[in-house]
Order: sequence, then C-alpha cells, then structure tokens
Amino acid sequence: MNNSEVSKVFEKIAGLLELKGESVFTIRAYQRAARTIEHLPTELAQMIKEEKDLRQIPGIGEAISSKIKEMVTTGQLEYLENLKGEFPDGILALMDVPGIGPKTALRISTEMGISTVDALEEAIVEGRLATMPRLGEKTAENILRHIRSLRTKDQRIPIGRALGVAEQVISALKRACPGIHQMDAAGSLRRWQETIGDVDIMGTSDDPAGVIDSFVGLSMVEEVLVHGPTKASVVVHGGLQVDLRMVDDDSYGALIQYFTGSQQHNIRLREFANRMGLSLNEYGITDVKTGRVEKFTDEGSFYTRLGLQFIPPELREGLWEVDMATRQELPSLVEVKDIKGDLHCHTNESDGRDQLESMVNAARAKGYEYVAITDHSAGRGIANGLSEERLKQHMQNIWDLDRSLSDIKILTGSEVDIRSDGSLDYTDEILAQLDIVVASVHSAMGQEREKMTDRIVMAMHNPHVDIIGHLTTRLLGERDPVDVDVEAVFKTAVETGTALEINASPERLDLKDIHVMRARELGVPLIISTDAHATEHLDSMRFGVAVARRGWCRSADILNTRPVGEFLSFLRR
DNA sequence: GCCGTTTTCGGCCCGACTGTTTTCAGTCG
Repeated sequence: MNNSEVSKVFEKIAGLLELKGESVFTIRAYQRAARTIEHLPTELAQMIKEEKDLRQIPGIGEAISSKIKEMVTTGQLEYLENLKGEFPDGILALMDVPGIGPKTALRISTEMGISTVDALEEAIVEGRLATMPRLGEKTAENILRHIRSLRTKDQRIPIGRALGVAEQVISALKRACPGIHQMDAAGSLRRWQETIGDVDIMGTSDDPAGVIDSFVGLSMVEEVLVHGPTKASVVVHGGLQVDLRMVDDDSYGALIQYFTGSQQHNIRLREFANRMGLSLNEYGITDVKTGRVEKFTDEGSFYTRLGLQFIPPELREGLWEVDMATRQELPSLVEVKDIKGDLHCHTNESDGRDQLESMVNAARAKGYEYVAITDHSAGRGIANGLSEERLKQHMQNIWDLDRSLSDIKILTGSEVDIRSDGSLDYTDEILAQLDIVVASVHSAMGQEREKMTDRIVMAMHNPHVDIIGHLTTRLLGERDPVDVDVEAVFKTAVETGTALEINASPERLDLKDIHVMRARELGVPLIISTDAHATEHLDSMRFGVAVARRGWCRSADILNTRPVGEFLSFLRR
C-alpha cells in the first residue's frame, strides 16, 4: 500500500467514526494523520523497511503507527473492515456530497434505505427527502445542487489555469479601481499547490463596495453566486469559482494569513499560540487573559508577534514548519531570480514553435547566463524528432550563433528518448558530442513498475546522460504518472550523479513537490527547466521554482542556480 | 488518538453560514 492509499483509509476511518459518534478528538486525530501522510515525502513502506520510527511523524502515535504497519505489510486493515461492517454499504459515498455530514447520511441511509448518490438524487427529485423531519425543501434543493455540480465540473483544476484567472481578475480590478491598496490571491494558489479548488482573492481599498461591484461586473464572470458589500463569489468562464473579500487595512495581515492556510497549518499555529496564552482568528491575535486584540496590516508582523520566523506560503502544510520556525531554522528557499539558465528548450527544428534565435533571445532577455537547446531525438517522429544528420546540422547552427553572442552561453543538447528497453535513441558517439543530454520517457508508458524502473535506471547509467526529464510523464488532470520506483531512481541519481529535472511546465510539474522533498533529503542533484516549446514558455520557470520551494529547496540544492563556469564543470565532471 | 518550555493526564483551532428554529445542531473551511 502506498501513502495515498493509507491516507484514504484513515479518511474512511474518520468518516466511519463520525457516524459512530466517536469523540471528535479521535476523529480529528485520524483526519490529521490522513492529511499528514498525504504530504509525506517518503513512502511509509520505505520507512518501515528502514526500521524508522513512524511516531516521529507529527500526529502519528502508537495506535496509528501499528495500523500503518498492518496495512503496509498485509495490504489490509482489520480495524477498518470491522468498522465498515457496522454501517450500511455506500454510506461514505453519501458523506462525500457537500452538505451531507454524518448525521444526515445516517438518517438518509437508515430511515429511507438509500445507499447511493443516484438513489438519493431520485428521492430528492420525487420530493421524498424534503418530507423528512428537520430536512426541508431548502436542504433538499441544496443537496441536489451539490450532487449535480459534483457530476458536471472537475473538482480541482491545474494551477496554471487558476493562476491565469487570478492574475486577470486582479489586474482588471486594479485598472478599474484606483482606490485599491493591496490585493493578492490567497489559499492553495498562494501556496502553489499543483491543483486548485477555487480562487480566493483578498484586498483593501478606499471603496470596498465599489471594488466588489466591479468584480461581479467583469466580462469573464458567468454567474454571480453571492454579492454583498465586502464579499462576493462568482463563477467565471470554464466553471472556476472565484471569491473576493475586501477588508480594512489593519485586518489584512491576519486575514490573508488565515485564508492562505492550509487548514492544517492554521491548526498547528493556533495550538502553538494557545500555549503562549494567545488566541488566533482571521481578525487578529487576542490575549486570552486581558481580551485585548492586536491587529496586523501585514502577514510578516503577524508571524513576528508569535515569535516565529516568517513561514513562506509554500511550506504551510502543517508538517514541521511551525516547529522549525520557532527555532528560526527554516531554510532560505530558492527564488526565480536565483536561476541562471534554462536547460530544456525546443525550437521549430523539432516540435517547438519558435526559431533558435528567438528562443535564445528570449533567454537573454531573462538575463540567463546559459541556455540549452534540447530538441527531440529521431524516435519522436510525431514530434519531428531530429535524425543524426539533422542534429549535426542543428549543432553547427547553435555553435555559429553561440560564437556571435558574448552575453550568453548556448549549450548544444538533446531531449533523447529512453526507448522501452532502456536504450537511448542516439548512439553514444553522437551523445558524446553534445554539451547536455536530457533523457526522457515518451513511449510505452504502461510498462509495469519493475520494467519501467529498470529502463530509467539503465538510461541513468549511460555516462552521457546528464538529466532525466519529467520522470513520471504525468499531465495534470489528463494523464496519470507512470508506475516507477521513485526511491530506486533517486538512489541511482545519487550514485551516478545524474540530475533529475523539475519540469516547470504547469501541465506537468514533474517531479512533484513531495518527490522533490525526498530527492533533496537524499542529496539528488536537481535542476529546474521549463521544457519550453515557445518563447513565452520560458516564463513558466516560476512554477518549477514554486515546486522546488514546496520541496524545501534552497538555491544551493538546484544546479542551475550556479554561474555558468560552475555549471559547465558539473557537466564535464 | 496524540501530545507536553505549566501537564505522562487533561486538554485538544476558531468562526461563519444555513435552515428550521424559539436557542441551536449540522456542516464547512
């Protein structure tokens, strides 16, 4: 069982314990464990293999630790099976509908004999649900709406799209309303989580009501859900929900802290504050004894008041960040401005849109010291991959351009296919002539775990391979990751000195955050590249940097923060 | 069920909204 499966089991247990009327603190303990495990960088199975004490993980004690061991070693959990037996089938599915909690689910199930969402929908349409005591028309209607929206819209959307929407909204409002003082996206977007449920925007202004009015009137707005004087919710084209909340300047710090979350981070922070005799909410910090409330115009002073180092939003997942901030031990995270070069770019010689010169000029405009041109190898026929002949000519063109420019070093490279048997798409002679070789999987993605792992490990043992591109080949919301033993790949990377790419394309984000965290722990060389297929894609670097930050990377953990000379000596090592 | 700069026992984040209600339970984030 992998971590996400274990996490889901604990979610289920929490749900069933709610139905059972178990202590809310027990329920909360399981929920917390589930969320923590979801964000854990290391596979629990790996930790057990290495005989690590699972109780080192925050929120995991004796009972949960032994349940994890049972699951990982036997593939099931007796406790869950027994618990399930106490309730009708399907009841957890009912609880997945927003608006239906344990109490309602139990009543629907026992009093009406309904155990599926479909049957529930039918009952509502026929008016049967509304006849139950304490469940009126409005409740029934509300549940129906949620059932239907669960079916019609994607739950979470990739961050690339959500960020685009948020930036459009913010810039449109700033243009329309000169009285805006501050305005930022909060929530999972500000934490740069890879998928986003809805967009939360906070702001302050001379004329909050005017800003709200402009917001609901934006051309991209399809439906207005709520429209009050300080808060509004809308649905924009594509079905994404956007909330805007306007507050007073002196509340802004506490508010954006609160709405940035995560919920788990806020809980940790509030527990910590409680031990200091302070109580936190979205309006400020209250001294419990005196009842005096302190307000904060910015988030930095909020954390400072608690005696904490500022915690970057990307770290706010409720793991160790609060503890480390108390000791001022949070790392200084890598930033976009630290990046000195992009190492994965395509031109129109293979499947890119723009010419070599354009791509290089775009990289120069970024102030990069180096850029690698890595068009596809021949095996990618569909991507207009380069034969050895064409590659040689392409290299010549790159050398010529490189000689004519003094402010940037252009590296000759290739994104070479790792074939299904682990061999590479170019001969070693050709690879040896390139400055940089990115090796990636583009085919036979359905291979079973062992074969896929061997295939990639074999490529890493080729001395010409510098970087493994987009390790899992996933496309967010479109294509699942391949099944690969990530731990084995990381160990090989350390042995062979092969770097792993954090592919910054917002469709990929591959490695993902928790993989980056684990890779960094193990000392895997990491680089961040955009995989640009057009000049504007070079802007995606910020997504890759965000993933690296979510993996707790400092600039020293990322190879392409090194100046050109140092980077070239890494390549020639 | 977890956890500790008061505690190995006795606490556990905090507030808002909604609906069917005469004071609140249920749900959500």
